[in-house]
Amino acid sequence: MDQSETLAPSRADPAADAPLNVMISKLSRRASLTPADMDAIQALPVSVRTLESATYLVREGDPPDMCSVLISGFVYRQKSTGNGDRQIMGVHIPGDLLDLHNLYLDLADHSVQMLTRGDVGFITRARMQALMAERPNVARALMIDLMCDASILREGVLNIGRRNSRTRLAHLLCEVAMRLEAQGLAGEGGYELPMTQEQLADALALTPVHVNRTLKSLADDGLITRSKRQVTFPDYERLREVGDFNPRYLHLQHQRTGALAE
Amino acid sequence: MDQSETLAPSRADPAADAPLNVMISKLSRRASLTPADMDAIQALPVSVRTLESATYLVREGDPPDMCSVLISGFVYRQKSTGNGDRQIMGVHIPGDLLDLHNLYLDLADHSVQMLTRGDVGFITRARMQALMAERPNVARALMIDLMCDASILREGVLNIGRRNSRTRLAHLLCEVAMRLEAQGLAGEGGYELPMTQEQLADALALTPVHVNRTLKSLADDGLITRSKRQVTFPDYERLREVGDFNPRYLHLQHQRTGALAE
DNA sequence: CGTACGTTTGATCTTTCTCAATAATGGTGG
DNA sequence: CCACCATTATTGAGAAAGATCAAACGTACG
Repeated sequence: MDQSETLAPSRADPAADAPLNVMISKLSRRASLTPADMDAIQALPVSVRTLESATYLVREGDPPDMCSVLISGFVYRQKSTGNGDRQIMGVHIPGDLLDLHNLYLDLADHSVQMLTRGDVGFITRARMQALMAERPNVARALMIDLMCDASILREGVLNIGRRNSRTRLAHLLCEVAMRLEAQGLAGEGGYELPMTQEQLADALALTPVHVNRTLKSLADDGLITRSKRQVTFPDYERLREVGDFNPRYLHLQHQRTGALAE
Repeated sequence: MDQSETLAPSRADPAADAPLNVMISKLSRRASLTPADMDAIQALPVSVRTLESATYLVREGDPPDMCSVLISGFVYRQKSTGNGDRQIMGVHIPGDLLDLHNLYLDLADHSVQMLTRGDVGFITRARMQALMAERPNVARALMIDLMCDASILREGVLNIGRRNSRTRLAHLLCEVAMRLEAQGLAGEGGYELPMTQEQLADALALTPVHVNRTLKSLADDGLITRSKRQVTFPDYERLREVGDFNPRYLHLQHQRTGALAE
C-alpha cells in the first residue's frame, strides 16, 4: 500500500510518525485487532492536517468524501433547527473516528467542527471501504466503534430529555472524564475541558446563563473546582452520583469482541 | 442453508411465508442488494414469534444473543435514569432491524419493547455475523441501516433539545408519517399511531399533560385531526413547516449506495 | 490599552411541570 | 348486552425550572 497521499511528517511531533496509532489504540480497546490488522491500518494513506478551532470538517448537507480521525485536539458534531438554534450532539477526543457516519451516506446530516485547534487525519472513503472489504476484522472493529457512538448518543438523549440541569452537567463532565481516561489522556481528578459555557449550553440543551449558574452550583457544593477551563473533581465518586453516571453505555469492557469470537 | 429453526409458517399470513421480505425491501431502499444477497437473507434461519404489547425484546443490561426484525406491529427503544424517568429513544415500524446495535456488544445499553402486539423474526447473532462475513454487500446494507438509525437519533436529540413542544410533536408526527410511507404502510394523509399520550410524552421528553395540551393546540389550529389513535393531517405541508421537518436526515434518497459503487 | 469574547449576576418572564380531579374509553366477566 | 374496572384522556390551578433581557465584569490578545 502506498503512502503517496501522506504528508511529510514533521519529525518534531511523535504523532506524525504514526498518526493512526491513537485510533488503533482506541479500536483495540473494544475489539481485538491482529498485528496484520494494525499494519493494514497503519498503511492507510492518511493526510494529516492541523486545523484551527471552529474549522468545519463536514458541513450539514455536504457530500462527504473523506473519513477522518482525530489525532489531537477536540471536535464536536452539531446540527441546527430551522430557526438557527444549535444542538451539539457529541464531543470527540483524540482517537475518535469523526465521520464513519458518512462512509456510505450521500449527504451529511449534521456538521462536524473543530472545538479546538488540532490535528486530523483524512482517509478517503474509497480507501476506508477497501480496507473494510479486505479485513473483515477491521470492519467489525469499526462497526463496534459506530455502535458505541450510537450508544453514547442514546445516553445523550436520556441526559437531555430526562435529567435536570445539575445532573445533566455533572453527567457530561463524568462522561468526558471517563472517555479521556480510557484514552489515557486524563485522570479522574480532572482535566481541561476546552468548551465555552455557550458551547456547554448547546451540548446540554440549556442556556449559557443557566450553565453558568449550574456550574456555580456544582462548585458551591464542592463537586467541582474550576480555574479557566480546567475542571477538577475533588470527589469524583460523589460527582458520579450527582450526575447519575453509570458508564455501562460507554462499553469500555469488552468480552465477546475477540478477533475470532462466536 | 437450513431452515431448521424456522417455525412452521401459518398459511393464513402472507408475511409468514417470507418473513424477511419486509426487511429486504427496507434495506433495498438505501443499498442495492443483488438477487443472491436477497436469497441469502431469505435463507436465514429465522424464528418468528408473535409478541404481546409491552413484551421486552431486550432489557437494558442483558447480554443480547439474538438479532431481531420487526415484521408487523410497532416497537420502541427506551432507557431510564437512576430515578426511574423513562426516555423513549425511538419508535420502530415493520421492516426495521431492532437490535443490530447489540450485534457485537456485550450488554445491552437500553431496552427494546413491543409498543403493540406484533410479529418479530429472530435470528441468532452468530448467523447474522456469518451472513455479514459471507456477503460484504449485505454487511454494507446493514451498516447503512445502522447509520440511518443513528441519524434519526441525532435528529431526535435536536428535536428534544432545541424545539418547543408544538414543533417537537409535529416533527415526530411527520417523521413517523414519512417512515411509514416509505415502507408503504401509510399515506401522508394520516395513520394510526398506537402510542398513548404518556408514551408520546416519554418520546418527546414532555409530560403527558403537556402532550395532551399540545395535541389539542395542533388540533385547534387545524393541523391534525384525531379520533382514537388515528391521526390525520388535513394540511401535511403546513404541519411540516410547523414541525420544522426536513426529511434529509432519513436518508431516503440513495445515490451512492449501489452494490459496486466507488 | 482597547476591543472582542467570555463570564457572572440580577430581575423578570414563559414554558412546562406538578398535583388533582373528572371524564372517556376499552376490555372483562357475568 | 351490561356493569365494572383499569387505563387513558382532559381540564384547571398553581409552582418551578429554566429562558430571556440587560448590564457589568474579566481576561486575552493584538
